[in-house]
Amino acid sequence: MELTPRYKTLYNDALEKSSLRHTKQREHIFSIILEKKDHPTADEIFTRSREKMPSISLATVYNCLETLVESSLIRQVNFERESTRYCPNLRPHAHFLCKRTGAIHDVDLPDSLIKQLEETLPENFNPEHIEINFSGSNNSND
Amino acid sequence: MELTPRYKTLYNDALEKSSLRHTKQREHIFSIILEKKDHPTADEIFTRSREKMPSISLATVYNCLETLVESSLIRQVNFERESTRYCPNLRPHAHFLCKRTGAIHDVDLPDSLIKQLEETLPENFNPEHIEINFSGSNNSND
DNA sequence: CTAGGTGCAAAAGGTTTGCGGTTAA
DNA sequence: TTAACCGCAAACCTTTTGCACCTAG
Repeated sequence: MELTPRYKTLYNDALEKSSLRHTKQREHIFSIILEKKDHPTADEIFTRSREKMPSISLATVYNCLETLVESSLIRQVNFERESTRYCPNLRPHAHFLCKRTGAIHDVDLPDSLIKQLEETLPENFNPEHIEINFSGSNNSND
Repeated sequence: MELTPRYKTLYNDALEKSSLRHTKQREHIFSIILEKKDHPTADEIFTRSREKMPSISLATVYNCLETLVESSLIRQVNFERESTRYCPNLRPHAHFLCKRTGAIHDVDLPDSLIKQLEETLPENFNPEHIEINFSGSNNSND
């Protein structure tokens, strides 16, 4: 429930860089996303956060998530029109949604492949962001 | 506003394959999506469809779009939590959202690249669908 | 004839906003 | 001290649903 020193530094630096305030709620929500990297929705984060902080509101959860995304501490993950999910993995990666279990898995992507994808674009297109989402099924037991 | 013979055949075959009824509304909505391949939202399609068919309802537009997607005549395109857009291009391709103009561009993808992406997945993952979305800006005049 | 489709209005589901009170810096 | 943030409730926007009527096959 406490941020490790490494993440505490990351968190402090990110907020200070954007001159945002350091609040209990923001830190708590960040710790919940780091605790179990299962790509929870805002509502799941709300439920988990109330265990240790019963007075937090859903609006605050949404506000904190927005702040954490803008500070680049976490990323949003969207599949179709399902609820937005949140991911603390900042490396370039794709997501795989298993339709059988509902679980979302991170899939690391080599830089070379991302470069190849960018090279498919016309010359005058400047990509700032890429999102790559697979869906299907997997046979493993998780 | 009329389907070309090629698309008429495509439309007829797709509906018959799923034993779905052939209705004025479905054909009209399909023709609107083919007419201007600018990835319109349901609401934009609703507005355009009322020009020639003033009595159509938004619920029917949503129902027809669902049918056309299930019949594989069109595809849905989702960027973040924006309204779903609809695309009649059935070849494997990615989308590029220009943040300056709001336009969405189709980007053809070589099969080899898609195969390489699938190869980044663990062995037991069976992808059924891939969505690749770029966002950024482009300097062209469209 | 009748299962499937349409049109309307109401509801649902996720997210955002306005506002009065609280708090970090 | 005070701008930023929180908590609450209401609003918002897109999409779905229930139901009575209609129509393709």
